[in-house]
Amino acid sequence: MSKWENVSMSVIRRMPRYYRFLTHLKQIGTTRISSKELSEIMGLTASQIRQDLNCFGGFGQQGYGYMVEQLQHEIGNILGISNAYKAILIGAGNLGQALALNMPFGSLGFELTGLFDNAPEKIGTKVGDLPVYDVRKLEDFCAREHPVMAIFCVPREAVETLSDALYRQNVKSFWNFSHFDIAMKYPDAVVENVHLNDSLMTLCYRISNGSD
Amino acid sequence: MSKWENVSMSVIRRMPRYYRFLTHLKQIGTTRISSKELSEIMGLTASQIRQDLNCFGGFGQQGYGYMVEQLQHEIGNILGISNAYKAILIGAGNLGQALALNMPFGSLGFELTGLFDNAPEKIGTKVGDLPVYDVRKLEDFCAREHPVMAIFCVPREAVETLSDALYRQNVKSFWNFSHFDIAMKYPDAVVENVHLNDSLMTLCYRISNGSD
DNA sequence: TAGATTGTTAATCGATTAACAATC
DNA sequence: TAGATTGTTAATCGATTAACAATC
Repeated sequence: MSKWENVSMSVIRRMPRYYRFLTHLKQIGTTRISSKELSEIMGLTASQIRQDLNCFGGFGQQGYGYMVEQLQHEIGNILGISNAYKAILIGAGNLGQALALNMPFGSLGFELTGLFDNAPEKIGTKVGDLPVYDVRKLEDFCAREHPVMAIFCVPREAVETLSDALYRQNVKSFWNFSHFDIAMKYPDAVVENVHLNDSLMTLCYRISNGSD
Repeated sequence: MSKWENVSMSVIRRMPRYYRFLTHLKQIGTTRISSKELSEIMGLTASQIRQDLNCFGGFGQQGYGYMVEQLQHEIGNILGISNAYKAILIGAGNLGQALALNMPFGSLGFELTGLFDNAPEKIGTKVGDLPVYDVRKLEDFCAREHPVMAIFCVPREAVETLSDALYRQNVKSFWNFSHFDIAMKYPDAVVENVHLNDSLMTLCYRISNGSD
């Protein structure tokens, strides 16, 4: 299934940033760019940019550089953003609603197909055009709709039971905003953690101790 | 000002995770733990844990291990969570409100002291107990209250002007949820980016190409 | 052709892991 | 004292940077 093997996480995590900068360059009308120029804009070395891109193929032209639009397109393909992986979101609180309403899932390779919560006053309401379902109907929904990815915006205590149920239903990718470390439980799951508390603590450390 | 020099970013970013696991261990009543045991719970090597901790001091006891509560406390100190750095949040949309209402700023080294927005219908309303101020009063507020950190929950286009103004007012730490790369503009600023789109794209890549 | 810039190999640097002496 | 586990030095591994031949 894997088109590219042995690409390190460090490289993968830089790809969306390339995509972002190239999208912006395209918007402001830049058509061509060298690794040197891009490196100055992004704060990387030209060498690293060429190494990163050549993990996936040769997208440039010697003596000339890279075509912005083409490269942006290629990186979009690499990331797989034209997929529409069915995703569900669990926990329609403030954060869950913010994500459901603001994330451009369609441009990021996903399609949000269901919201779930356990609070009676939320069940049946709508967030954008998606209804909030009773979390007790989660397994039924999965059996019927076969989502691929689940977003966790629930308290730590709720995650273990929920992720067990989802894993049984073959949902093995998680975008995890909770404090529970899902990855430790399911070795074959794909887990992307967004630990906002950790991020803020890191910032606190850096303020306290100077940036460098 | 810096208590510890030459601690690498890789180590710093692991500290909040140690803090999180130790807090949980404490809650479930574990009083003592060896680097070996902790490594199994966290999915690291015992060696790495000992190396990481010894960047900041010797918190263990040979032949015995680490006292959970004491170590948790020490890491809290290292991270500086007993500070109350004044923070402001700009952009009181869904995401901004979610952060203002849900983040336990007080336990993470910060105190949220002001919210700002440019939408007339939001100005004057309250989010939790904090009023939303007119973003045009941002500089006045900074001159008076001297916040240290700013949280950006606004569109890319708005960030550059705002961060310039804040930088002039000596706000040089940013928790950045926007797509604008603040760090490139102010070399001496402390910037912690939370690029949710990038995170989701990375997840998409990993689903498309297998986790490993 | 000459100049520029890629793709790729080789060198360096930093981070992780292993090993072990110190010591509780 | 014997056993266990740390703190720390040394070895390994991987990621970044530098160099340069290929080539547009």
